[in-house]
Amino acid sequence: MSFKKFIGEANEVIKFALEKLDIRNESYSITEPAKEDFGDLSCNVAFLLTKELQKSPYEIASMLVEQYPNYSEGKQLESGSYISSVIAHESGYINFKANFSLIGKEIISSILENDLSYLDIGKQRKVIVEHTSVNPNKALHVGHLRNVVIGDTLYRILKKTNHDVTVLNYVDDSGLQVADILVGFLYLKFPITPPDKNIKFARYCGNDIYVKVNELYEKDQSLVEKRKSLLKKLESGDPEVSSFASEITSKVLKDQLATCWRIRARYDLLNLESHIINSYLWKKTFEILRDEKIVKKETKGENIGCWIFESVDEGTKIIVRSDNTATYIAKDIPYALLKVGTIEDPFKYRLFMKQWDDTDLWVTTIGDSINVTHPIFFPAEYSITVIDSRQTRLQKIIKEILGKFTSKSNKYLHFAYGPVLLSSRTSKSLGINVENEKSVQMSGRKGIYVDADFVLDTLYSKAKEEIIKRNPEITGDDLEKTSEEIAISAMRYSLIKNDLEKEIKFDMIDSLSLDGNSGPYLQYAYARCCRLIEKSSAKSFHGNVTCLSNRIEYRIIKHLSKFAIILEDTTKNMEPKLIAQYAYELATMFNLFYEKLPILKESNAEISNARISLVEAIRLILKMNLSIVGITPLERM
RNA sequence: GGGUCCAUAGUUCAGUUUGGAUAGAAUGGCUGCCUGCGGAGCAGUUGGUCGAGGGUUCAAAUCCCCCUGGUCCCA
Repeated sequence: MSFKKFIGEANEVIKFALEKLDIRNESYSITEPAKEDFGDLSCNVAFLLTKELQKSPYEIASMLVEQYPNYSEGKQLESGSYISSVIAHESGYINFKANFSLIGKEIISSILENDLSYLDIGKQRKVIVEHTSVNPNKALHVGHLRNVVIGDTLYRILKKTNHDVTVLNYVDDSGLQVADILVGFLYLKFPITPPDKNIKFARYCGNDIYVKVNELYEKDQSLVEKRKSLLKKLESGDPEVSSFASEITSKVLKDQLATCWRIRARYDLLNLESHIINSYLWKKTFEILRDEKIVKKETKGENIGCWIFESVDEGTKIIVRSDNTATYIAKDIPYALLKVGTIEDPFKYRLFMKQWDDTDLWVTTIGDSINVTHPIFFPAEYSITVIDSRQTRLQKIIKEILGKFTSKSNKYLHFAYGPVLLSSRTSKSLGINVENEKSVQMSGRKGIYVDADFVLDTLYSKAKEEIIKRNPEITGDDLEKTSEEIAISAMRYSLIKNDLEKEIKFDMIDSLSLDGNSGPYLQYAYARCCRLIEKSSAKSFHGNVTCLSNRIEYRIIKHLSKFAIILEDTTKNMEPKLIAQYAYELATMFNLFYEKLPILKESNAEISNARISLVEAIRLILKMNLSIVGITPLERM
């Protein structure tokens, strides 16, 4: 959109001046200045030439700026220039001011006419995003929620920018953690229905059984043996154990999905790990690994009898244990091969469920199922796996092994994000001993975590209270839905607004804030826009904002004109925080505008109409931003 | 012991990739602004030797070296 053209023109001016003075330099940069007093764009080229020209930055900047009148005369731009002035600043910077009446006219009408051509970044490239992938033996905690929200936000960004996205959720239904739950049901005789009917099955498994079983392992070695034998049966597909396990894991999975759907995540396909084993995908992969000597059998030392992989950088990694069970990483290898298309898709598929957004969720199936038409899931041009940074080493190894099969291993990307820790305050409130105000790692095994639904429920109640306080006419279904949307927005926004690589210290009390730089703040600005539009008599928006001259309005026009650039940065760098920050700034600017300048009450009809057009443009861009980060815009709250 | 990432206001964080003008938000504390387009807002104020030291540079929170403290992964 327009701001890009403005930058382009500034660049031409610099190039023109350099050429005229016969100076060569291509390493300069044009950026936005630190303060708006300096202008709208700044160029540092003068600093870079001080040595060569033996002059001060200011002298050089002045020389270059003197060429500007020649440039603009020679040009005689038909549509006018995006630049209104160029000044050599005493600091040495060359500062450009924008021609807001031209930029404003272009950007506002393009937004109001719903020109979305800037969205086509992906050109329908196929991308796989795998996220969530929580072991089906527990309910989601806030750490898992970060994974879900990051994954779903990446999906939304890619989808919106015209990528062909497939979302996968990997279900490890045959690993150790499932065996743990089976031990609880089969040997410790936990009842199959939770004693407390208000407790979700997933929470019952994770909170009561999983924790208890792990406690008992330390006291009772025979239980450990029982787990081992259950794991073998799970992997070899023992009918009785497998079908019981599948009954348990699918119940847990449905509870987990309910939480994911609650925060508006959605998936295309569930990949069951047991199917990777039973479809012989793993067996085939292993044979290649063995025959190509990518893995070798250890004949001595502590890993005797194990099949191991020697990584160049990461040392030795066991792939198959001496008792022939595959490690967690082993099953990721065929999965990775499948994603980038190095191995043929052996699966059949069946429809698992319709989702909240009315899309289909599929699940792999094997054996005698009938053929149904289903979407093509594999392979993709790029495969993104969302897993926290503690797994970086394992992901590196998988990528390294993948590199032995195909040159496409560079299309296999690990999206590493920082884990969620519990603040000392929150840890203490859970009855955990905390030393030195440190934050605490969550652990499902030890029962140290904050349940995702619990946080959402608490946010929901708080939001409801606030609505009742301010807007008593919202009642019934509306009240419930609105409260839920506010809860979701607070949660989602707080999980993506900062750098994703950094760990989050989750604090229950802080996280309940609905003020300041938060999701509800964005929703509030949106609701205000809606009310203005609703109350205005304007049926259509002429988009002619040339009569606006206030600094606040210029700032908004400038910000709107930058949206395409921000979206491109967000997409190419996969940094959702950029768009979150953009939306926050837009909302802030709008709130200031709303506070300082009359819109509906403006007596000059032309100005009033222009301001309403501006509000409508803000509303549309805010709505776009919100949908990208998974927040529902609310007309009232 | 090997590797990794991190350290900015009382607190939670932007800014570091690509060095640049007076280091920004939010929150907390204090103080103003609703018969007014919705106060989940706006404005003001308080609060920072950018972990320590050295180097490169006209210019360092940002790049390099070293130290301290911590995180995670591996052994």
